[in-house]
Amino acid sequence: MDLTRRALQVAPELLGCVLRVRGIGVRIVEVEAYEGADDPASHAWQGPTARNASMFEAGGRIYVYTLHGHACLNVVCGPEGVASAVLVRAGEVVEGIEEARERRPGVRDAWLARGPGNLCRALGVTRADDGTVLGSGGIELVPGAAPAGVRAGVRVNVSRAFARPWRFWDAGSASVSAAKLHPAARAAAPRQPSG
DNA sequence: AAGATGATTGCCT
DNA sequence: GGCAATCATCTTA
Repeated sequence: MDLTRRALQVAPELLGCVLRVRGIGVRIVEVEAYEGADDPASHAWQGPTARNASMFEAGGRIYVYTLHGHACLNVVCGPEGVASAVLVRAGEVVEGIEEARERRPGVRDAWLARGPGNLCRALGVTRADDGTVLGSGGIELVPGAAPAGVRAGVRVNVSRAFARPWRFWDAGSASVSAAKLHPAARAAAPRQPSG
């Protein structure tokens, strides 16, 4: 897969692929695209900072940031110098499920990697993994068949640019996260159809 | 050095 | 559906 294309194009193709981190693999079932200067909802909207530097690298690395104490993982896209990334929001554990269960005690299997913060916790990904090149450091992306039913909708919990349907998910998966809207988005689209 | 913010989560009603 | 916990990062002084 060519990861130097823009995130919006890569995002739906990531569904069905397997993301493997140090022996634990998840089949990706939910993603969101984030671009750079043209995307007010993106971390890179206002230019490079110490945190988002990985978003400006060439496609093929990962960008890991922390929010509210949780780590979130993105697949960096686009050519070097252009900010573009796909947030991996949820997956189904297909490999190393015993270890994933230990990291997420009391959670049913389908929910082990449901939600971007939970997915990183199940995989053991932290901010220390930021900037890792896929295929190194025990982290790799394995191509897989696209799901039969791919749906698109607005991104979850973003406070700006909430009209863009840049979220993609496998309609047939029980591991897709809850799609909560930011209050500003709810005010603008009170009759937003659910997924 | 201190205050505001948020691509979240989980518990509450 | 509402909201509080929680903390790295960024802004302002």
